[in-house]
Amino acid sequence: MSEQELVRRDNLQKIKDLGINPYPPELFPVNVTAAEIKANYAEEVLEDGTKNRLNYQKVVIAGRIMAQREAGKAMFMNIMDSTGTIQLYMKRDELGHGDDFTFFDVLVKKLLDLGDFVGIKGFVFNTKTGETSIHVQELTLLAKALRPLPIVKRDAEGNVHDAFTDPEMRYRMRYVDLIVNPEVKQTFLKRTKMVNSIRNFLNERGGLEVDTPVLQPIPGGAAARPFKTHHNALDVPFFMRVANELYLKRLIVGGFEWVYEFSRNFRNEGMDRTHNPEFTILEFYVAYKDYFWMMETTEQLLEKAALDTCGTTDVAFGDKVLNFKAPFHRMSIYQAIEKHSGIDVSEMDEAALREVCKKLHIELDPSMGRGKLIDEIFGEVAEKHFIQPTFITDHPVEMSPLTKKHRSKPGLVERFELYCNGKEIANAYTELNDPIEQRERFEEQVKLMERGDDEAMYIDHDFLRAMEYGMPPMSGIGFGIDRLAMLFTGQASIQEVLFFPQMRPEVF
RNA sequence: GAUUCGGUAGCUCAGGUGGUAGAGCACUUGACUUUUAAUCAAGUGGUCCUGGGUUCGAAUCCCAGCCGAAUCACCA
Repeated sequence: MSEQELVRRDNLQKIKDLGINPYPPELFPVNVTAAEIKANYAEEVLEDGTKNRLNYQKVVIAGRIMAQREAGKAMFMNIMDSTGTIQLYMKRDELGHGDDFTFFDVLVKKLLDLGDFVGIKGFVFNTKTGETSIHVQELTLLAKALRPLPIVKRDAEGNVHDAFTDPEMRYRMRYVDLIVNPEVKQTFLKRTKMVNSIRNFLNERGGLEVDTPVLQPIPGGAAARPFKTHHNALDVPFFMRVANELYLKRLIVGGFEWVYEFSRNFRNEGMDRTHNPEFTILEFYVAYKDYFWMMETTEQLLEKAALDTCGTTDVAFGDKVLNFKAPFHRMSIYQAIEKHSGIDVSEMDEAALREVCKKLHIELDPSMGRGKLIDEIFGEVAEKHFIQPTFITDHPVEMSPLTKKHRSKPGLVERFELYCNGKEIANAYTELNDPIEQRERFEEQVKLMERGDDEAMYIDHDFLRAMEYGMPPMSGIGFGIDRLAMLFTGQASIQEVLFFPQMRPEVF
């Protein structure tokens, strides 16, 4: 244990020896927050010129001690509650009992440490230097801290000194990160604002929020490697879901016309600054709609989310400005490839596509079919160029086994992906609802699997049965919520928008 | 998974061509009854990530490992 931890444990014992409970059970009747005081406090000046502090004569507030400044028989502290920090001012005479100054001299000055929680009763005033502060009349220790916090200081110019910046420590000890780095808290508040905005949008338009299984016997709905687990009582394997698509569609079969779910998905793949093993996709499915309708709805949803979250449709990201004002650009995947490479792949067969890939130095493996090859070419030459929100539409049928064939363009499906800042943030279809064709598409996936594609989809027989009972036409979409949160909060790393990003377990 | 960079006090970091471990803040003791990166004075605090090797001697050089970050690959 470090010297500072030993000191704190010693202080804890001394507090107990004074007959003070360092972890009292009673509720503390807080009646105001730091932000409210700062926003609303004013010293009222009467007509005769004297000051009369009417506001905040009896404040009760609680928070964590973030700074202490002793000044002889007086003392200043900064405490922080969920809304921010506020300064405390206390005098020895006023916290003592007659001539016994033990409380101030021993408890307040010696035994309280940075990080302790205290409850305060007092009145608000402005110091000589103009800082709105609380003149403390009563102080209650609410919880003792036994570890020293990292000390982050900000000077008058707003420069940060000794910031707590080590990403490993920040992610492993997010609680400390949130305490000492206020901007981190803002990022997460913004994320929740965004999610609330989207949820409100969907609810207002008749969407029904539902929950579907995370543990699935067949991991369907996306091309991805699943986590595998085991149920003891049933003695069967289960997979953590990679997507919830097939379950939401079952609910549309069941008669709901608009269902949505913020789905925590799990994919057993690489991790980097845009991938976490568990992440959130919002999926929703709407009966009787097609992907054109879905494009318009997506534009409206994102425009509102940007306004609610950032206060503007021009969202700053690094040195770029992303414009979420509807409508967004639209371009087919073939046009996108041709625009950025000059190559027209629309009529090419698999062999010709392989030649193109070779020229572009794209790694190939034998399991790749025509659709996958086009996807690779798009990823190589075009994807990174779509900074402003852009719908990329009409993908080849081979890479979209759950999507309806295009109404007029042979070999293509009615699908779009939304790209923004060079990254995919949404993926939507006019959904396939022909059970016979769906069975054939699944069988093509099985062939891909036999060819070595370990991400190809399994046949979900119950899903096919559901479709055979009659599935209305519909359109569906999935939004990468973490990536959207990154865009709206200006973060380049997914770890900055997840409270607890996955890391190798710490060894104690 | 590959490559590169990093790991030194509670925090942020310096140092290092092999020879007693450094700073600021924090912490301890003292002064100061409106301070605010408070100030002033004096102190405490280290498995220099771990394990091997080379050497009279390793925090420093070499090898292996652990953990993280960045880039790349796969993926959303």
